[in-house]
Amino acid sequence: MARTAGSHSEITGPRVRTAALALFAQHGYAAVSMRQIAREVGVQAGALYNYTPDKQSLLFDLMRAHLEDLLAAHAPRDGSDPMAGLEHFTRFHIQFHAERPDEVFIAYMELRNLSPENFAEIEALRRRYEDRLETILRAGVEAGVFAVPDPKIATMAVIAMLTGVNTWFREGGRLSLAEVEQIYWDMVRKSVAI
Amino acid sequence: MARTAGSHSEITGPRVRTAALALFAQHGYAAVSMRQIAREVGVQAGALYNYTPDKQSLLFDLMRAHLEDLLAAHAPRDGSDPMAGLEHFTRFHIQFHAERPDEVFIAYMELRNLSPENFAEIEALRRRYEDRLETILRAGVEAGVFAVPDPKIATMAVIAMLTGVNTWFREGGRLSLAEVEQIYWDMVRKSVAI
DNA sequence: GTTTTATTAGAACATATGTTCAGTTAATCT
DNA sequence: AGATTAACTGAACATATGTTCTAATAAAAC
Repeated sequence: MARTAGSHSEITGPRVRTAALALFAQHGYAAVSMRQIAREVGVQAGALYNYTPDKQSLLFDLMRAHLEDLLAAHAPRDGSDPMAGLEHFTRFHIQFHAERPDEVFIAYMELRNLSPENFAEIEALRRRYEDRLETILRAGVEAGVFAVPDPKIATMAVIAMLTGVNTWFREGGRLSLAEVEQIYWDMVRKSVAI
Repeated sequence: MARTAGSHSEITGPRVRTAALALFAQHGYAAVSMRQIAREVGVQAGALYNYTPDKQSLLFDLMRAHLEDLLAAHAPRDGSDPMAGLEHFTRFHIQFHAERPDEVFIAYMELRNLSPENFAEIEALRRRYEDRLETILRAGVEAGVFAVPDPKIATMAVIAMLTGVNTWFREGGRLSLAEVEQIYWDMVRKSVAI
């Protein structure tokens, strides 16, 4: 057998990425074989190489797409109101990450499986996102509405706290995402308050 | 050749665990082979099986030892002063985790490589630690010194924030650990304050 | 000094790995 | 309808994997 009925790169391509995403998130990049991904797609392992030059690129492309989505979705706003900016960042971060648990998981857990060049590119994208928050915090300090001795540290602290939601939040659990959002916003607000 | 000069289980045993810890932290459990660990120890792969029944147990034992150390090191104190208890927890957590970056990394990243039974045991230990913080927060709410609408969520938020220190803190960097400790304690205190 | 035990080497096993490639079939174009 | 291109199969390659086992050597016990 060879080309199968109904086969199309616009269908198989996304399915390869979807399968890789789910499998990498569940078992980890190193623990997933190309044959497992192929089986999930319903194709032989060799066929995957029509859609990625190698396994490493498959991981890298998923990460880069995720971080570029993140940066595009969080349009940085007019910086005249740091408190409003911080609230928007907080709620946006929680919502965006809650919608993409697999992507978030991979982007945090599989950094060490990237080649040095790929790692540098991913880190640069992540850094751009963190800078958005740092800018908000600095503006708030200058405006006298935040008491933050070290905006860099506060940035890392807030992001770690917010991203932590993904480790336990499940749709349909005790709390709705809106409730979670409110609780975290209260804590974030107070943690940087005067 | 066979038994080598100076070979001793009290020496080789710890070296196996040390090598496994470092390699798992650097490359990930699934990406590290028994032969790599053996090479690091200076022994053939087969010899490792005098010190572990299999690769999985090697990972599990490292995780369990870490979490048992954690629970033993954090002696829960008299709960009459929630504010003091929270400050102690915060400073303890940062210090203890800063001293063991590899153990912490593994305990968070390699959970999915545990068998279901092993996973349950590790999760139970982690839960016991989280309960210590939750108890402090609940006591503070009852005493009227903390404003925390949901102690469970606040527990997760604080722990995520504190553990996040390990992702960026490096000895000899811009800030000393004591300074970092102070900054985080200020943020934690404010985030649960009235 | 001899026997027993502890510790290791080294080979072997069956299976899995990422990747390549020639051949084959389906879809598309002329 | 015929020619061309896109998509895939199935086999193959060299190498790596976790684990087991026998034989050999060092340390400990007697």
